[in-house]
Amino acid sequence: MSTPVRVRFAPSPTGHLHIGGARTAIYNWALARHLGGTFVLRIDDTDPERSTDENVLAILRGLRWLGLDWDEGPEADGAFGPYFQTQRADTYLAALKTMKAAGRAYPCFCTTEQLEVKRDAMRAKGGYAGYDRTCRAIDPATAAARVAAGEPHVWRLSVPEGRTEVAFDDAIRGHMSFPADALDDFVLVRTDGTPTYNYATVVDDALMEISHVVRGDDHLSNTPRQILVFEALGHEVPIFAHLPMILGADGKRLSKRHGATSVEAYRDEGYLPEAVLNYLALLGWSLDGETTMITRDMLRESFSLDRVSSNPAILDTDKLDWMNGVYIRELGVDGFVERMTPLLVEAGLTTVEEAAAKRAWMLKLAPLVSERIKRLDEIVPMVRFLFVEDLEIDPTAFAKVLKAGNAAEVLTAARGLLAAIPAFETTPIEEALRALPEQLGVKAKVVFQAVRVAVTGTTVSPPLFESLELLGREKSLARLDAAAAGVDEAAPRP
RNA sequence: GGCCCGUUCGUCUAGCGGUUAGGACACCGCCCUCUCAAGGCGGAGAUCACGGGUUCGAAUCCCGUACGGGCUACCA
Repeated sequence: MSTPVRVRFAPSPTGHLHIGGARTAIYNWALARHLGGTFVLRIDDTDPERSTDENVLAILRGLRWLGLDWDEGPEADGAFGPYFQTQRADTYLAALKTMKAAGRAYPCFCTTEQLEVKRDAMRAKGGYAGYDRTCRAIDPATAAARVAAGEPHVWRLSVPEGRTEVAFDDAIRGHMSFPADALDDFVLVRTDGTPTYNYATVVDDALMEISHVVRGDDHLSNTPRQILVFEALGHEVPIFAHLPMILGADGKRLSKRHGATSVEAYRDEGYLPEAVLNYLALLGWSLDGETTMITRDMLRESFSLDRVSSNPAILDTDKLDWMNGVYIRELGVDGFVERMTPLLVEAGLTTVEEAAAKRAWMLKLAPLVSERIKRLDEIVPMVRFLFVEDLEIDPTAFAKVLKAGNAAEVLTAARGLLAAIPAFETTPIEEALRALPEQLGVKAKVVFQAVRVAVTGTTVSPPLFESLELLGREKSLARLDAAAAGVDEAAPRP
């Protein structure tokens, strides 16, 4: 194949970059990079009602967050621009001239109401096979005169007479064939002169010399229509590849009901871009059926359309969570501190300056946390006890651990030992507390859980001895005192 | 209604005529262990949607049926 590889991702800015779109973008990007081609980003904003500039920006942000770079498009230039469909009105008009000259477009004067009546009638009778082509029968000279006179009209594609089928080979699903009589003389240009999606997208794909059209399954049925336009334009038909849909946990089309659907929502919930990219890449594509961890570079090296699955996939957040945890652990202490700091600042637990000053301390904290979370938004609740002045003890934990047995005695004894050790560090702390159970004749667990609740406020926390060191002697002792006192108050012993 | 697509453990998938149907997540058990995780080891889980063919042999090829989905707009 000698034609250069050019692929495009063409989102409609009617919303943010959602999961399905992101995967389409990833596959397009990966294909372009793998084949040494060009990745074009085009904004299909032909729907002025729902398209917004903010959405365009959000889409660009989302793509960049995933680490996908485009060679042509908004904020990237390119020789085939502009890359916003709303800026290409003259292009579509010019292409319409080509269509007319080829005898493949004609004006239609039917009103929306008339069309509805026809449709209803045909459906009632049985099969509906598209527009009945009334206006196609109008003598061209007459039609031209009516157009010149300013009569409202749309321009329709003229499906070639005698054509029996439109066929193509989909790179994912194989040979596709559609009977031509099921194809409509669909609208190319609306009454107001704006192009429809199926028309604009073909004009652009043709003019931008797109070699591979990789897009969602929902466009599969539109493809034969679009091929007819490519032909009418006298342009070579690109290779098509239709991706299966991504569904929600209930097997239904992904929507807001299924929780986060925009890529940026995942970012805000504490997912790492590497994890989202990895997960999405493998949702519908596989390297070998064994590999579960895959990087952007690996994708670039090995992506191919023939290993894209053809059946729809359900988004499984459990697996995404697991994968995110793996990437969090791969961050390393420095990387994790970098991720953690802004979240702590945002939560008001510290300041940028303070965090920088306590860098050694932060580096000690990092592995204790990174090992036990799946999402970054779990950090703040887990480490809050280290930052606050007044600790609130979880009532359930209090009732279960501190109210039971001789907690006050345990806490007081622990306090005494911890006050006496020379250096308030993990190892001596552990040595001191490990001696306690035997001294008091209780199980180790009783001691550790009592101290844990007193110091962290909950029964579940990062490792105890490390936590004590990080908290510091002063605060630790104060909390043990406070808890011991609280126990006496709440549960006076006979 | 018409046209088109899809159907392998709960989920994502491997498989492309001969396999004990493999892997991952989730689940269960054991080990490790100060809680929770992480990690290690092991287990359970798929009559390959169903029914017919073709073949010595079918998850793999063909045809039907069912179920799910898409398109059928002057939405994209």
